[in-house]
Amino acid sequence: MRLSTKGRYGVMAMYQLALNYENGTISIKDIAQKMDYSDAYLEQMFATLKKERLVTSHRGPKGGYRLSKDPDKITVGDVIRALEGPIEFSSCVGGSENYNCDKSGFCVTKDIWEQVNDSINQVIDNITLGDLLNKNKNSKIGQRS
Amino acid sequence: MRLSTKGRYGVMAMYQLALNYENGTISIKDIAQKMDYSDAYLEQMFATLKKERLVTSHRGPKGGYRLSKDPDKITVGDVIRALEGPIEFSSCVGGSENYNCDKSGFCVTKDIWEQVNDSINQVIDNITLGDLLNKNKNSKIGQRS
DNA sequence: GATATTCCGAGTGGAATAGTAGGGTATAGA
DNA sequence: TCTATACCCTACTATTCCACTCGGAATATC
Repeated sequence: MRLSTKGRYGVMAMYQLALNYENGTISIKDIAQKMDYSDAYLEQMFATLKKERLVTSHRGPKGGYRLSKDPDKITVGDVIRALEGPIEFSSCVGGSENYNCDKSGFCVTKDIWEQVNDSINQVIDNITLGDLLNKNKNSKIGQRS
Repeated sequence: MRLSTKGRYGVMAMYQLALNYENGTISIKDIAQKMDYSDAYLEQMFATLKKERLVTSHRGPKGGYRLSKDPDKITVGDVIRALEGPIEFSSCVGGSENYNCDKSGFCVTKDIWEQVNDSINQVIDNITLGDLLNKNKNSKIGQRS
């Protein structure tokens, strides 16, 4: 019961884009370098992020990616769900395919999974990339380098 | 990012034990029958549940399992963590092994994962097996069969 | 001592994860 | 127009994890 690397690195990568939001595009190679991570794999993730319209791209030299909208308008939840699909703590509740258990009508546990889903979504939908930027700014006060 | 079958079926199985709490032990075969599930696999789970002292066992004919304490004293969180390990939405935060990312000191996302962990735990730690019993009782009012 | 049950460890097929690899396409700048 | 730089796309692969299954030993009841 865990986020895969996609969600984890996806949020980090989107944060890099947020840092660069005012400056225009940034290339995958640069992001990969900053994150110290495989650019080929990041590339795949960005294909998805683009499909979900969270980023825009520009080809050729000086090309790269950019957030499609203001960092304050993109939540961590948007990023995670784009890369990992809808949150479903238990496979029987919450998702897209939502396989239908024949006992769901009177299942005593169904409610629990729904509550967990809601609580996860509530957390990740209330943190924007802009929030992360602010946090970073604040935490730098009184810090070296 | 999902509970495995262990957590899902574990809670259901423990609920069966809760239903039977006043009557003494119940065998894995019976539980498997009621849940319409593989008894060999349930067996494995019960080994873990016993190791974590959530159930007690008795061998031989008329043997079986029983909750180690009152249904009100066992939370869904106890069961899930026993079977799946500690809740860690992201692998870098919250767990036992807790692999140490070299950037964790100033990682902007670490906080998010901690918040998610907390919110999940809060939900599952506030629902006891006793609660599930009560819910079932109430939902039976006005219901056929 | 026959039978029902828990206990224990090993094995296995399939799916998902976490990538690699390699070629194609657009475009900025010389 | 050429070339280097970037995105774009599809396929492949090694490893790990999941969801079991199986066989047999230990133990308790009648």
